[in-house]
Amino acid sequence: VMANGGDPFAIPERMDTDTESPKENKPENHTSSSSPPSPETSCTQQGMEGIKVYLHERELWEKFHEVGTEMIITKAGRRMFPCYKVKVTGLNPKAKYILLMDIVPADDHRYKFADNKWSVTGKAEPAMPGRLYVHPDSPATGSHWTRQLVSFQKLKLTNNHLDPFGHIILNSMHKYQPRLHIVKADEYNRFGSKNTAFCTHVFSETAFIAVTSYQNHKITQLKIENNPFAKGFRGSDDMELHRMAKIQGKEYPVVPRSSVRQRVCPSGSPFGGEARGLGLHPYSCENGVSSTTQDLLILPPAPYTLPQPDTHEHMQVYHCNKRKADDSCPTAENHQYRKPYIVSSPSNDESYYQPSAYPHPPLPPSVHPPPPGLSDSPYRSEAGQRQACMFAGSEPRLDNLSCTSWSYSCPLTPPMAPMTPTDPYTTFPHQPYSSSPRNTQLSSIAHQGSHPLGDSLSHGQTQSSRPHQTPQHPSPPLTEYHHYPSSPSPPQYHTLHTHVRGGVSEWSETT
DNA sequence: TCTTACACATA
DNA sequence: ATATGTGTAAG
Repeated sequence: VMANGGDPFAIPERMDTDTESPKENKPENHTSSSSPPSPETSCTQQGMEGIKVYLHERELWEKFHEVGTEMIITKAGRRMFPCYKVKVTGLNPKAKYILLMDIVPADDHRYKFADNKWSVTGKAEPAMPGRLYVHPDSPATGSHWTRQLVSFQKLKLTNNHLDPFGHIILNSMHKYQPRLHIVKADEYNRFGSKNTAFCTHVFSETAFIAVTSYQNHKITQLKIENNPFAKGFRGSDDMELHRMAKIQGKEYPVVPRSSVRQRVCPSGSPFGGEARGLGLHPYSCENGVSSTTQDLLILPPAPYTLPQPDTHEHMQVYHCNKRKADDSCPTAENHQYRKPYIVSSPSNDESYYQPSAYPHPPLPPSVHPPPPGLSDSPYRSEAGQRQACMFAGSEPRLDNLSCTSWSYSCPLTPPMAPMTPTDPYTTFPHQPYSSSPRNTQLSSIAHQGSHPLGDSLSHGQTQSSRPHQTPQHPSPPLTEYHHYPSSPSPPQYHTLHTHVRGGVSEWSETT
């Protein structure tokens, strides 16, 4: 079965497309604009409407997408390549925003790579609470974000469900869809309150299958040819010979690595459109306004389609401390060639690994009132290296919990649960860095997001602007999510409702 | 499948 | 120079 149509990768249709119409010009540099990309979007409410987001190096992403993008996940955390970078326009120069990403399941299948192609092999593992990666510059003014490319190069992916670093946790052989959320910060530089405005942008060409080691040699070659850090494996000529020489003992591949070995891939990109998830298409962006951030998050998180219940994932927020503006992702452009983290105890790392430590499920760490914070970020720099992170979460044991139970039971509850100051969840693990309040909140958001999906969805929806895509199913938006519409339309935006759901409000109130 | 040490690369 | 990101080969 190739994936085709249905699933996974199959995708023939390309959706990508979208059009966009940006009124403005796009910045081209960054993004390649050739296509239609952009999310145009519209976010309606609260000043989010004129926001546009362009995927940087979209052409490179498309090259990978055509073959079936794979991203390595390791215990220590691995960066994504291509690097996720965007050009943002339309923000209020003086307003503060928090930019963050999450990576949600694109569908609920498990894949295998055999016979030189990807195919569905079963049902996906229950989704874990998703973690959020808050851009290290957050919160920052619209002017800051629009001034230059916003790079998420430091974001790392891991397969360690007990990851203590705040990296985004994914399951191997599962397909995912990265999403960007632009959230308007409140006066305290936080978000999460009931009417926080935000918008979500999804570029379907950034969907990928998480792997522990590359499956498709074509992908390996693309990585080697385009990632500066893999330059050592580029084959051309000399290097190869030299290497060989050194190696001597072994014969190694006579064939230069560069030589292509693979054969194959059918023409279409493996990933198909369907995955596209939400209605958003490719670039779609959706925006919503949202109600609380929660909602936002929520939306996003929700992975697949599915039944909502599951969706419950919570999200955890990961905030990188460092702030620098670095952005450099190594993109190789041209080459062608070839706390909530909960950590319960911040102090010892080990604790991280023990979920047990965490009492309850995760919850709503954030919920609380957040401190102020983001803005201050003293810690940021320091923390430095580690990226600290947080998330909300319950992560720890989710696994154990059956999804079901968890989802149902938790859904709303968590958020609501009050946290004590000392509550582990609320606190950040490592202080130095993570501490910022915002994290907290975010996390909360995340949490909520997850479950609520259903609900929230229903209410709100985020979905794409394009009508047709909307999900039909009663199910919430999430659902949609994975069903990505294949239609090509451009971006979509959705608007969320702002509703504050009971739940939401509740948690928000915790404050 | 996943993990690890390693040579090579960037920054 | 140190620190860190890459895919490989071997476990």
